[in-house]
Amino acid sequence: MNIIRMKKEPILNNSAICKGRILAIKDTMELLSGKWKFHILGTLLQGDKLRFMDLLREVDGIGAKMLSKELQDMEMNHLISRTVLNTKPVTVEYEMTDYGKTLAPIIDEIAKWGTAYRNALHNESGNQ
Amino acid sequence: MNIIRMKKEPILNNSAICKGRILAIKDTMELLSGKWKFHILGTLLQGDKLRFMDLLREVDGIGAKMLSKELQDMEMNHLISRTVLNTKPVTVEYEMTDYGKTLAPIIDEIAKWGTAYRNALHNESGNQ
DNA sequence: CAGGATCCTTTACGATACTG
DNA sequence: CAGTATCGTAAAGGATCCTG
Repeated sequence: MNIIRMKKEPILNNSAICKGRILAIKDTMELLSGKWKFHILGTLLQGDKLRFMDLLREVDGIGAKMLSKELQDMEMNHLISRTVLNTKPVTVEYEMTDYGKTLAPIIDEIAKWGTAYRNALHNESGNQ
Repeated sequence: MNIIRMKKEPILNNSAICKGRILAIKDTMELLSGKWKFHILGTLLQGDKLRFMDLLREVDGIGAKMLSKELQDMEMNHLISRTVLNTKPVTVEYEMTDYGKTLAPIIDEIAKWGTAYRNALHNESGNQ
Protein backbone atom coordinates (compact mmCIF):
# COMPACT_ATOMS: atom_id res chain seq x y z
CA MET A 1 0.00 0.00 0.00
CA ASN A 2 1.31 3.39 -0.94
CA ILE A 3 0.56 6.01 1.56
CA ILE A 4 0.85 9.36 -0.11
CA ARG A 5 2.68 11.74 2.13
CA MET A 6 1.97 15.41 1.94
CA LYS A 7 5.20 16.90 0.81
CA LYS A 8 5.58 19.18 3.75
CA GLU A 9 7.59 22.20 2.72
CA PRO A 10 9.88 23.62 5.35
CA ILE A 11 8.11 26.47 7.04
CA LEU A 12 9.40 29.75 5.68
CA ASN A 13 8.66 32.16 8.48
CA ASN A 14 10.56 35.36 9.19
CA SER A 15 13.47 33.30 10.27
CA ALA A 16 14.27 32.19 6.78
CA ILE A 17 14.31 35.61 5.19
CA CYS A 18 17.96 36.33 5.68
CA LYS A 19 19.04 32.75 5.89
CA GLY A 20 21.69 33.19 3.25
CA ARG A 21 23.52 35.73 5.33
CA ILE A 22 23.53 33.45 8.35
CA LEU A 23 24.75 30.57 6.23
CA ALA A 24 27.51 32.75 4.87
CA ILE A 25 28.60 33.61 8.38
CA LYS A 26 28.55 29.97 9.38
CA ASP A 27 30.55 29.06 6.31
CA THR A 28 33.18 31.67 6.90
CA MET A 29 33.56 30.85 10.55
CA GLU A 30 34.02 27.22 9.72
CA LEU A 31 37.22 28.18 7.95
CA LEU A 32 38.26 30.54 10.68
CA SER A 33 37.28 28.60 13.77
CA GLY A 34 39.70 28.00 16.56
CA LYS A 35 41.49 30.18 18.98
CA TRP A 36 44.40 31.19 16.78
CA LYS A 37 43.35 31.61 13.15
CA PHE A 38 42.64 35.32 13.26
CA HIS A 39 45.78 35.95 15.20
CA ILE A 40 47.91 34.06 12.70
CA LEU A 41 46.21 35.62 9.74
CA GLY A 42 46.60 39.08 11.18
CA THR A 43 50.30 38.41 11.56
CA LEU A 44 50.73 37.02 8.08
CA LEU A 45 48.70 39.80 6.53
CA GLN A 46 50.91 42.56 7.82
CA GLY A 47 54.05 41.49 6.06
CA ASP A 48 55.32 38.85 3.82
CA LYS A 49 56.74 35.42 4.23
CA LEU A 50 57.30 34.17 7.75
CA ARG A 51 58.99 31.02 8.90
CA PHE A 52 57.62 28.62 11.46
CA MET A 53 59.77 29.98 14.23
CA ASP A 54 58.87 33.53 13.31
CA LEU A 55 55.22 32.72 13.74
CA LEU A 56 55.89 30.89 16.96
CA ARG A 57 57.41 34.07 18.29
CA GLU A 58 54.96 36.50 16.79
CA VAL A 59 51.76 34.74 17.64
CA ASP A 60 51.96 35.35 21.31
CA GLY A 61 51.17 32.34 23.44
CA ILE A 62 50.73 29.69 20.79
CA GLY A 63 52.55 26.38 21.01
CA ALA A 64 54.24 24.42 18.27
CA LYS A 65 51.51 21.86 18.07
CA MET A 66 48.67 24.29 17.68
CA LEU A 67 50.60 26.43 15.26
CA SER A 68 51.42 23.44 13.14
CA LYS A 69 47.84 22.27 13.17
CA GLU A 70 46.34 25.64 12.39
CA LEU A 71 48.78 26.22 9.57
CA GLN A 72 47.99 22.87 8.00
CA ASP A 73 44.33 23.61 8.38
CA MET A 74 44.57 26.95 6.65
CA GLU A 75 46.86 25.59 3.98
CA MET A 76 44.27 22.93 3.20
CA ASN A 77 41.77 25.70 2.76
CA HIS A 78 44.13 27.59 0.46
CA LEU A 79 44.27 30.60 2.71
CA ILE A 80 48.01 30.39 3.15
CA SER A 81 50.83 28.74 1.25
CA ARG A 82 53.75 26.74 2.56
CA THR A 83 57.07 26.76 0.74
CA VAL A 84 60.00 24.52 1.60
CA LEU A 85 63.38 25.94 0.68
CA ASN A 86 66.41 23.86 -0.18
CA THR A 87 68.57 24.96 2.70
CA LYS A 88 70.14 22.93 5.41
CA PRO A 89 68.44 22.61 7.69
CA VAL A 90 65.28 23.22 5.77
CA THR A 91 63.57 26.56 5.82
CA VAL A 92 59.83 26.77 5.47
CA GLU A 93 58.05 29.94 4.57
CA TYR A 94 54.42 30.73 5.06
CA GLU A 95 52.52 33.49 3.36
CA MET A 96 49.02 34.47 2.42
CA THR A 97 47.64 33.31 -0.88
CA ASP A 98 45.75 35.75 -3.06
CA TYR A 99 42.64 34.02 -1.94
CA GLY A 100 43.63 34.38 1.69
CA LYS A 101 44.31 38.05 1.18
CA THR A 102 40.66 38.58 0.44
CA LEU A 103 40.15 38.08 4.16
CA ALA A 104 41.95 41.35 4.82
CA PRO A 105 38.77 43.43 5.16
CA ILE A 106 37.53 41.12 7.89
CA ILE A 107 40.77 41.20 9.81
CA ASP A 108 40.97 44.95 9.35
CA GLU A 109 37.53 45.45 10.81
CA ILE A 110 38.42 43.27 13.76
CA ALA A 111 41.62 45.18 14.38
CA LYS A 112 39.82 48.47 13.99
CA TRP A 113 37.11 47.45 16.43
CA GLY A 114 39.64 46.29 18.97
CA THR A 115 41.47 49.58 18.75
CA ALA A 116 38.36 51.70 18.96
CA TYR A 117 36.24 49.86 21.48
CA ARG A 118 38.28 47.82 23.87
CA ASN A 119 38.72 50.82 26.11
CA ALA A 120 35.08 51.71 25.88
CA LEU A 121 34.46 49.27 28.71
CA HIS A 122 36.24 51.57 31.12
CA ASN A 123 33.92 54.53 30.90
CA GLU A 124 30.78 52.51 31.06
CA SER A 125 27.83 54.80 31.23
CA GLY A 126 24.33 53.48 31.49
CA ASN A 127 24.85 51.70 28.26
CA GLN A 128 22.80 48.79 29.50
CA MET B 1 85.49 52.98 34.14
CA ASN B 2 82.38 53.81 32.30
CA ILE B 3 81.88 51.60 29.47
CA ILE B 4 79.57 53.37 27.24
CA ARG B 5 76.99 50.99 26.14
CA MET B 6 75.38 51.53 22.90
CA LYS B 7 71.87 52.14 23.93
CA LYS B 8 70.58 49.10 22.28
CA GLU B 9 67.05 49.77 21.31
CA PRO B 10 64.81 46.79 21.40
CA ILE B 11 65.05 45.37 18.00
CA LEU B 12 62.24 46.82 16.06
CA ASN B 13 62.19 44.52 13.16
CA ASN B 14 59.12 44.14 11.10
CA SER B 15 57.60 42.11 13.88
CA ALA B 16 57.03 44.92 16.29
CA ILE B 17 55.85 47.52 13.87
CA CYS B 18 52.23 46.65 13.94
CA LYS B 19 52.10 45.13 17.39
CA GLY B 20 49.15 47.24 18.40
CA ARG B 21 47.13 45.86 15.58
CA ILE B 22 47.83 42.32 16.64
CA LEU B 23 46.90 43.10 20.21
CA ALA B 24 43.67 44.64 19.03
CA ILE B 25 42.86 41.49 17.12
CA LYS B 26 43.64 39.35 20.12
CA ASP B 27 41.47 41.55 22.30
CA THR B 28 38.53 41.46 19.99
CA MET B 29 38.70 37.75 19.50
CA GLU B 30 38.75 37.21 23.22
CA LEU B 31 35.24 38.60 23.33
CA LEU B 32 34.14 36.70 20.28
CA SER B 33 35.82 33.37 20.84
CA GLY B 34 33.85 30.19 20.63
CA LYS B 35 32.05 28.40 17.92
CA TRP B 36 28.75 30.22 18.17
CA LYS B 37 29.26 33.89 18.96
CA PHE B 38 29.39 35.18 15.42
CA HIS B 39 26.46 33.04 14.49
CA ILE B 40 24.35 34.34 17.36
CA LEU B 41 25.41 37.93 16.78
CA GLY B 42 24.64 37.66 13.10
CA THR B 43 21.19 36.45 13.97
CA LEU B 44 20.54 39.14 16.56
CA LEU B 45 21.90 41.86 14.30
CA GLN B 46 19.48 41.20 11.50
CA GLY B 47 16.34 41.94 13.47
CA ASP B 48 15.27 42.90 16.86
CA LYS B 49 14.49 41.13 20.06
CA LEU B 50 14.54 37.37 20.03
CA ARG B 51 13.52 34.95 22.70
CA PHE B 52 15.53 32.01 23.89
CA MET B 53 13.54 29.52 21.88
CA ASP B 54 13.75 31.72 18.79
CA LEU B 55 17.51 31.69 19.01
CA LEU B 56 17.52 27.97 19.65
CA ARG B 57 15.70 27.53 16.36
CA GLU B 58 17.56 30.15 14.37
CA VAL B 59 21.07 29.34 15.40
CA ASP B 60 21.24 26.10 13.52
CA GLY B 61 22.75 23.27 15.46
CA ILE B 62 23.25 24.89 18.83
CA GLY B 63 21.96 23.24 21.98
CA ALA B 64 20.28 24.86 24.94
CA LYS B 65 23.31 24.56 27.13
CA MET B 66 25.72 26.21 24.73
CA LEU B 67 23.23 28.91 23.80
CA SER B 68 22.66 29.73 27.43
CA LYS B 69 26.35 29.90 28.09
CA GLU B 70 27.21 32.02 25.08
CA LEU B 71 24.38 34.43 25.83
CA GLN B 72 25.53 34.90 29.40
CA ASP B 73 29.02 35.41 28.17
CA MET B 74 28.06 38.12 25.72
CA GLU B 75 25.71 39.73 28.19
CA MET B 76 28.57 39.99 30.66
CA ASN B 77 30.55 41.76 27.98
CA HIS B 78 27.66 44.12 27.32
CA LEU B 79 27.30 43.03 23.72
CA ILE B 80 23.71 41.93 24.18
CA SER B 81 20.99 42.66 26.70
CA ARG B 82 18.59 40.29 28.40
CA THR B 83 15.14 41.45 29.38
CA VAL B 84 12.70 39.44 31.44
CA LEU B 85 9.07 40.25 30.80
CA ASN B 86 6.31 39.90 33.35
CA THR B 87 4.34 37.26 31.56
CA LYS B 88 3.39 33.82 32.70
CA PRO B 89 5.34 31.86 32.01
CA VAL B 90 8.15 34.36 31.77
CA THR B 91 9.36 35.65 28.45
CA VAL B 92 12.96 36.60 27.97
CA GLU B 93 14.12 38.78 25.15
CA TYR B 94 17.62 39.19 23.87
CA GLU B 95 18.84 42.00 21.70
CA MET B 96 22.00 43.80 20.77
CA THR B 97 23.15 46.71 22.89
CA ASP B 98 24.35 49.88 21.22
CA TYR B 99 27.81 48.76 22.07
CA GLY B 100 27.21 45.35 20.52
CA LYS B 101 25.89 46.97 17.39
CA THR B 102 29.29 48.46 16.77
CA LEU B 103 30.30 44.94 15.83
CA ALA B 104 28.08 45.13 12.78
CA PRO B 105 30.87 46.06 10.36
CA ILE B 106 32.79 42.94 11.37
CA ILE B 107 29.82 40.65 11.01
CA ASP B 108 28.96 42.30 7.71
CA GLU B 109 32.41 41.70 6.34
CA ILE B 110 32.26 38.08 7.39
CA ALA B 111 28.88 37.61 5.78
CA LYS B 112 30.04 39.38 2.65
CA TRP B 113 33.14 37.23 2.41
CA GLY B 114 31.18 34.06 2.89
CA THR B 115 28.80 35.03 0.14
CA ALA B 116 31.47 36.10 -2.27
CA TYR B 117 34.18 33.54 -1.73
CA ARG B 118 32.80 30.29 -0.48
CA ASN B 119 32.11 29.21 -4.02
CA ALA B 120 35.49 30.33 -5.20
CA LEU B 121 36.86 27.02 -4.06
CA HIS B 122 35.02 25.26 -6.84
CA ASN B 123 36.74 26.90 -9.75
CA GLU B 124 40.19 26.65 -8.33
CA SER B 125 42.71 27.79 -10.85
CA GLY B 126 46.38 27.68 -10.10
CA ASN B 127 45.81 30.09 -7.29
CA GLN B 128 48.34 28.38 -5.05
C1' DC C 1 8.95 29.24 28.28
C1' DA C 2 13.65 29.74 29.91
C1' DG C 3 16.77 27.78 31.60
C1' DG C 4 19.93 24.90 35.38
C1' DA C 5 21.85 20.18 37.05
C1' DT C 6 23.84 16.01 35.86
C1' DC C 7 26.25 12.64 33.11
C1' DC C 8 28.87 11.25 29.41
C1' DT C 9 31.55 11.61 24.93
C1' DT C 10 34.38 14.09 21.94
C1' DT C 11 37.33 17.77 20.50
C1' DA C 12 40.41 21.57 21.54
C1' DC C 13 44.26 22.96 23.56
C1' DG C 14 48.82 22.84 26.11
C1' DA C 15 53.58 21.07 27.89
C1' DT C 16 57.15 18.15 27.19
C1' DA C 17 59.75 15.30 24.76
C1' DC C 18 61.78 13.52 20.38
C1' DT C 19 63.12 13.26 15.01
C1' DG C 20 64.81 14.35 10.06
C1' DC D 1 64.86 24.57 11.89
C1' DA D 2 60.39 22.53 11.39
C1' DG D 3 57.92 19.93 12.88
C1' DT D 4 55.55 14.93 15.04
C1' DA D 5 54.38 11.85 19.14
C1' DT D 6 52.64 11.37 23.48
C1' DC D 7 50.21 12.53 27.31
C1' DG D 8 47.09 15.10 30.15
C1' DT D 9 43.66 18.88 31.06
C1' DA D 10 39.93 21.74 29.81
C1' DA D 11 36.31 22.99 27.23
C1' DA D 12 32.67 21.79 23.69
C1' DG D 13 28.69 19.39 22.80
C1' DG D 14 24.68 16.18 23.34
C1' DA D 15 20.86 13.80 26.12
C1' DT D 16 17.84 13.66 29.68
C1' DC D 17 15.56 15.24 33.56
C1' DC D 18 14.12 18.99 36.58
C1' DT D 19 12.35 23.78 38.21
C1' DG D 20 10.06 28.50 38.55
